[in-house]
This record gives sequence, C-alpha cells and structure tokens, in this order.
Amino acid sequence: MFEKKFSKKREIINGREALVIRTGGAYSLDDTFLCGQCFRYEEVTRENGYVEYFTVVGDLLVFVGQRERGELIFYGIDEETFDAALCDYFDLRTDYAAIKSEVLKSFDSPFLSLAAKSAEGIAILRQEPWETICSFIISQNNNIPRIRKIIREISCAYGVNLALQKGLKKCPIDKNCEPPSEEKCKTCGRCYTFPTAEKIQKNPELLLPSKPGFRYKYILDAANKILSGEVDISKIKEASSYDFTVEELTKILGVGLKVASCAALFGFYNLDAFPIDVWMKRAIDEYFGGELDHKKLGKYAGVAQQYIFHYIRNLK
DNA sequence: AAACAGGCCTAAA
DNA sequence: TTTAGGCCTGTT
Repeated sequence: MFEKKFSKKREIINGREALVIRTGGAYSLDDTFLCGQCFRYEEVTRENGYVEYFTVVGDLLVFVGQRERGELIFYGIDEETFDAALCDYFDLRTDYAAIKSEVLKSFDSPFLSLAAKSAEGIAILRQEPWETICSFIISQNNNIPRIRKIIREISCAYGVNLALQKGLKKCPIDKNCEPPSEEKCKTCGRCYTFPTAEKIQKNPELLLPSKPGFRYKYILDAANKILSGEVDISKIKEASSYDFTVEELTKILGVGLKVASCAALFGFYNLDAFPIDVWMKRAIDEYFGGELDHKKLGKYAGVAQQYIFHYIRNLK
C-alpha cells in the first residue's frame, strides 16, 4: 500500500550525463536535506545558477539535483550503483503521499495538516546506523554549523579520502582543488567517509582536534559498546522496533531518549520514532495544548514529527 | 558579557 | 521519581 514505482532514464543535462528519476510525488530535495535529519550535505551552485546537493553516502560521492518536485537527477552515477545503494538511501520506493494522508487521517489537527502540506516533500533518508548514532550524540547541546563541522573534521581525521581513492582529477565540489591532494582535501574535508567504530576505538585521540568536548567520552562509549556487542546493531535492525531501539541505544553513555529517537528514525528507519527536542517542545506547547501522545499519530509518527519540526523551524 | 545551542549525567531531595 | 546544575565549545 505504501510502495510506489518510479521511472528511471538516462539524459544529458547541462552537458552532463545524468540518471533522472521521476517519482510522481512531491519529493523535495531541499526539504529532505534541510529538515535536520542529516549533516553531511553541501549545496553546490553551478555557473548557470543551478543548485544541487553534494553528499557522501557510504563510500559514494553523490551529486543530486532536481528541476521540479518529484524529480531526482543523479550525476555521474551508473544504474547499478543507483539500484544497489541510492534508491534505498533516498527512500524512493516509499509512497509519502500515502503516508501523509495516513498521518492526517489518524490524527485530526489543523496545525498538523498545515505542517504536513508545507513539508510534504520530506523523505526519511535511510542513513547508516553507526554514523547516525555518532551524529546525534554530537548534536546534543550544540548548534548545527558546529555539529556539521565536528562531523566533517572527524571524518577527515580517520576517514578514507574518496576523491583520491577514486583517482578524481578534479575535486567534485571545489574547482580550485585541482587535482585533489591529501593536503588540499584536509582543508575542505568534504570527501571523506565517516570512520568505523573500530578506527575510533583504536585511535580515540584523533577525535580531539575536532573539539567534541564532553561528547568525546560518549562517542568512545558508543564505539566500545557496539564493538563488544553489548549494544547489538544487527539485533536492533532485525527487531525494527522503536521501543527496542531506544532500550538498546540508551545503554550508551550520553544517549538519552532524544538522541536514541533520532537514531531510531534516521538510522534504523523506525518511522514511528518520535524525537522531542526543544523545538518540538515549543510546538507541542504552542499548538497542541502542551501534550501530544505520539502513539496516537500511528506508525508514521516520525514522519509527522518531521513535518511539524521542519514547519516550525521555517516559521517567522 | 551572559546566555544560549536540535541533551544528558549526576547529585540531591 | 523528579529537579537543578554543570558540561566543552563557539557564537551572538
């Protein structure tokens, strides 16, 4: 019921070979990247003013743009790679129009309806669990530019340089970086994979230059507990239950309900997860009479949360 | 310069 | 079981 088909074809766009996806829905790259679910994206403006996003998905350097809602244009990606990784990551098989109406049907609220209409272009990205857990540990009591900076610098400190690994002659996002070199790439820091838990456990001191502050020991504890199996990622994936995800992840020092909920929603695709941060608290106080039982929002409560969160953050 | 930022931990009632 | 401070760092 909530699956959807999309079309896929090759085109030349602005002189570049592209894989064009049409979902027929309201998919918005802006809303999807800017709704706060992910941190490793960059807006890239081309000479003709055309804006696209750069992001790192696993070990892929990804460029994606759109000319209109519902369309995704992938540059420099072959079809096999798209099928194997990007289709899932961007959650292109999910029918968000159906989810939206399900959410609105299960919970009658004019405000939610307004928020959903405004943010209907959001898709929940299927991000890698470990990176997502670390990212939201870093996010606590912190602001977005600094969160992104810390994640970038950590990746830089341990990660694999994909521009060099793939032998690119030009940096994909900085035209002054030509050809890419280890030294130049370090100052930019965009093309690195996120380090594995093993790497961080082995050389934790490499975290320090990014100045994670009190979050340092939290990241280490996450690495230790996940590597020891005390927190079992594959079991969490298998269970695919919001409650269980939270129960497991909160065993990690520095992971409370909010961080665990974000990891559940964005890293484990538990669509009923319902993170409540300061923004959501404000929204609940102002527009829902101080109380909102997320269970009443049904199995897509997390999508509803994203609608509300993104909507109020863009108010004013 | 004091307060705040997409929380959580710890100590104390 | 609930509540107040403190926490790294950077920005306004």
